[in-house]
Amino acid sequence: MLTKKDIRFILDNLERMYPDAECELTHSNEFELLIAVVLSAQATDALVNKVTPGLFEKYKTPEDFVAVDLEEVQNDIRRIGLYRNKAKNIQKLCRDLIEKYDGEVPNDYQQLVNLAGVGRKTANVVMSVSFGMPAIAVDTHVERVSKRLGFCRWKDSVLEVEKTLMKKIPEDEWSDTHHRMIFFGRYHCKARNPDCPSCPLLEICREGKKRMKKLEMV
DNA sequence: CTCCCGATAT
DNA sequence: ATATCAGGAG
Repeated sequence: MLTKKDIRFILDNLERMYPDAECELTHSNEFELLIAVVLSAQATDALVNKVTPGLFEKYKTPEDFVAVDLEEVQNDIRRIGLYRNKAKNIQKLCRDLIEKYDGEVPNDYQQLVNLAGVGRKTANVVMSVSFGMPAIAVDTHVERVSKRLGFCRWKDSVLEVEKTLMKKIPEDEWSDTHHRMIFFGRYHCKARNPDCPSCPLLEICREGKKRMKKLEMV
C-alpha cells in the first residue's frame, strides 16, 4: 500500500505532467454539460464532442428535448452508441428538470443522482465542473489508474475506490487530481498499452514494475 | 450480474 | 477480429 510520501509524490508528478487538466467535454452551460456527461457513458469524449455541437444547436433547453419524438432523439445521438437507453433517459431527465426544478440543473448531488441516467460519476462531474464543488468522479480511467498505482485493491468496487481516494487525497486537491488522473489514464497509463518505460511514477508503481519485468524477458 | 451499442485504435 | 471508451438501469 502507498505511504503518505508516495501519495504526495504521485500528486506532485501528476500536477507537473498535466497542470491544466480539465473537463474535455465541450459545453457552454450546466445543462449542456449534464447532457454531454450522460452521453459520454462508454463512449470517448472525442466522439461525444463530434455530436454535441449539432445536438445543442437543435436542443437548447429541456423543453426542446421533450418536444420531439423519442425516435428523433435516438437518431440525433445514434452515433454515440447505447442510444436507446440514453435517449429515453434524456427525455425523462428533461421532464424531471421541468417539473421539479423549473427547467434548471439542480446544484445538489442527491437531486442530480435521482435524475434518469445520472449515477454517482455523472453527478460528481456536474458538481465539480459546473458548480465548483470538491468531488472525485470515478470513471474507467480513475478506477484503472487507482488500482495500478496501488491506491486500492483490484477487487474494490467503484464506490470503494471513490471512498479511498477521498480519504487519501486532501479535499482541496480532489477536483484537480481527479482531472489529472483522467488525463494520465487517457494519454499515458492507457488500458491497452500503458507507457511504463517513460512513466515518472514507475518507482512507486507495483503494476508498472511488473510490466517492466515482462518487457525485459523479451 | 447482464444488457445496452457505435466508433475507434490496436 | 477484438478491446475499449468520462456508466447506469433492471
